[in-house]
Amino acid sequence: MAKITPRSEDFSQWYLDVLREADMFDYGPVGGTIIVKPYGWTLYENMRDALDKRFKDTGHVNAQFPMFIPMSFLRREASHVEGFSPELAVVTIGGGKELEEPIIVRPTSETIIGDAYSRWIKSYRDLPVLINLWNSVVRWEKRTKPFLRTMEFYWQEGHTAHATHEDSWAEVMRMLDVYHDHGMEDCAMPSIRGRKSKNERFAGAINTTSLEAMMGDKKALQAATSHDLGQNFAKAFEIKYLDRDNTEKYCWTTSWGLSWRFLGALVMMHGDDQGLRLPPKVAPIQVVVVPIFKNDDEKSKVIEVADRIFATLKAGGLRVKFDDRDETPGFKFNDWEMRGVPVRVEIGPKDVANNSVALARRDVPGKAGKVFVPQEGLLERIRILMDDIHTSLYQQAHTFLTQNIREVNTLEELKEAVQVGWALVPLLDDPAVDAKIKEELQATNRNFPFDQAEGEWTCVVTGQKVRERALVGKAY
RNA sequence: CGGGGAAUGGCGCAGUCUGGUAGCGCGCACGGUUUGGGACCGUGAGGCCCCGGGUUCAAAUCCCGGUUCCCCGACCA
Repeated sequence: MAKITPRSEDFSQWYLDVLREADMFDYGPVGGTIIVKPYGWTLYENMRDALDKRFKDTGHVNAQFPMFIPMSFLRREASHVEGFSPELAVVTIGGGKELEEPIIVRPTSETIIGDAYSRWIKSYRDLPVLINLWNSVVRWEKRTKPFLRTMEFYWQEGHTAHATHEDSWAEVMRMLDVYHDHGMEDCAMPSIRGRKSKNERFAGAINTTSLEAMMGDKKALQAATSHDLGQNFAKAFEIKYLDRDNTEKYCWTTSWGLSWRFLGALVMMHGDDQGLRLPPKVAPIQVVVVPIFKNDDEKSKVIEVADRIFATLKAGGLRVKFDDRDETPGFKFNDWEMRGVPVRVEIGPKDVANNSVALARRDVPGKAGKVFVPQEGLLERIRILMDDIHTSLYQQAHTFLTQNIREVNTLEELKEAVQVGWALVPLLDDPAVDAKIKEELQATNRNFPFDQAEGEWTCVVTGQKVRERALVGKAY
């Protein structure tokens, strides 16, 4: 293990250092590819499971569509599709040799879903259709960054069809709230819900909503999106149903997604100069037990007690790790702090004598987060402590977010504000305005927050009267 | 695709200008001393110096050609 670049010194380098030194990822053999290692994957699984549980609560059903399709299938099944040409297919090799049969990357999910829904939906009784996919997607990216922008990424995407626009819009907002809750309750991540400007909308959507999160360098990250597709996709794919009044109507559809970029956001939001700080609910390891001893005599006594405590915590359902590596205690402390483990239990000769343990919390920097407590009732104490760590991480991030948003009313103020954080500024929802902001400030219109004071303001670019303000900041 | 850099043990680099047979830090292996906040000493393993060609007694170094990667600008979860 090497020392990591301090976050305060070089945020970008810190991010890469942490991911690598915390054993979360490594670069693959081919440019742009990344390998997610067990520690990183387990973190992703924990985040994924926490979110998936919420989809169960909302009544969504998981399904699966293949990402790759053999060429012969495509020729046979899709030759009737207008505009299809085998020459457009992506030919690839695999396993170090040429495949017996070329494979193509399937088109974007909306087209697959659209086709399926058009065949599945016949009646108002079939609605709503609520489907979620956990899959990977491949995109053409010129520059990649682990988890934030990769050629293949893992995500979930939801696709729903409804009878009325009222229903579909409610779904868009419901799922944005699910993401927001997932951020707050599972990942201790505050974010701002809002409506994207016309310019930033998903292609084909009549409205796009997003969660915008603030990273440790005060740059914005679009953490999740939820789209109101109106009837655009329904009309393109003939998704129609017969209503109660015996007339045929187009459905109203939505789509929404959250990728493993959320993991990158988690890292960049909570981490500090020492490395990761993981929220207890999703941390791969919640508690690490570190025995401390000088000689064999001390070792046998310490290990016995440490083992018993480890067993108790494990039996209590905690994700706990016993660190019996042949390293110095100082090395281990720093190692686990770098890997973001929320709680550390240290047991040494003094503790054996005093019937105590040293309990250290990761959300408080350095030795200040360490206290000596009795061994009795440790499990319950740690449970309470983990809740407290979750709240503390959320509060720290929330304070950071709110303190770095300035309310401004002129273009000059806006220019200054985006140098030091985000700005809440009166802006007309017009692509030309977005373009001007981007060109002059190297910052972008993140969204129009839903939760904002009502009033009437003057757009700082056009001078027109507007009824809402936009969040503007530099973004990833 | 436009602009700027870099390819040298596993990682980070020096050496290149001024050719002389490859070095440092970290990591790794072994031994000892250590161990309540990233230990220290000793010994050792590990290198077609990106590829191909040329100049030369001699090329990591000079010349020609090629390849790859990284950073900054347009899209995106």
